[in-house]
Amino acid sequence: MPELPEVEVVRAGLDGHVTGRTIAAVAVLHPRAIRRHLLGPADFTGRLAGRTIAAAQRRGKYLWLELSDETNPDIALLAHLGMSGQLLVQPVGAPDEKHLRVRFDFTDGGPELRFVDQRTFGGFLVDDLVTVDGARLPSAIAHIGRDPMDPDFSVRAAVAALRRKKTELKRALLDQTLVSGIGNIYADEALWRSKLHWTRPTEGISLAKATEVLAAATDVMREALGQGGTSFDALYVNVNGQSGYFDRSLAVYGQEGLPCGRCGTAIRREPFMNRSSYFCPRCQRRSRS
DNA sequence: AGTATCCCCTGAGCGC
DNA sequence: TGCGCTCAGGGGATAC
Repeated sequence: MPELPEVEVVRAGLDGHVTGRTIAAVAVLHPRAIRRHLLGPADFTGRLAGRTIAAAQRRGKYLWLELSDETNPDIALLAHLGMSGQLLVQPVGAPDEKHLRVRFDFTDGGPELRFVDQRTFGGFLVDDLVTVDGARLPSAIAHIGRDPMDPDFSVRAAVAALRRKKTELKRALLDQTLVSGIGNIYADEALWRSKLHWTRPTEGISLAKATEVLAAATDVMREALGQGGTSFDALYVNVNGQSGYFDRSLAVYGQEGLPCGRCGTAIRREPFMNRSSYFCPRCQRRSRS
């Protein structure tokens, strides 16, 4: 489940269900799920067995479990859900899901953690923790910018970085090095709220407008989190397999042909990077160039 | 160096 | 029924 609110729902679920527990064994059922762990499956499982989960953390759409050990330095099990990844807490012995990729068993014999991923874009790696700009995070995501839910997120810095870009506004919003956590849904929602067209050049955008669109992204993601995230189908669920409800509150995403909630004009869809951009053609005028 | 395109996958839904 | 096409909450690797 892709964007920040959905990943945060999963992180919170993991914190409640696996923090404090010790990993007994890990079974990698599909090698693609750990393709980013370059030392391979034996190293992956070997480094996890016997480790205790100290905390569940998140930055943007990445989440990780901090793993403590009496003798070794702390490491992290870094995860990305890709387009279709789920982390599920399941009773031992529950039937395997069709797309079960990795299983984590615990020494307490309690519910196991399962990674289920239809499209296999998601996956794990075991990584060292490093300090970047005062934050402790896995080295593989040192390039990922702070997200708007981070207490140390700087609106000023994010606005400045956005205005330095020479690209379309939506591309900048999706750039995870700039501000992390925003994906296709919340980018479109933020653009609608701030009445900006997705192709608007970042070059020349005013300080006020840049600030407004980032504030809108923050607001919409916070609201979505309050509803348990956005789910159109069973692919996007929390660790207990339950869906969020924010899809009912979407203003433009997936709303092609339906009336804009502000002006009544039919919402339009345009191709964008092998997917889509949804917007109101009246509220969000294309800037002339 | 910064930006843009191409892929990695599986499955659902649609028109023919 | 089945085929072929489009589409899907992402991002790394490569090409410009």
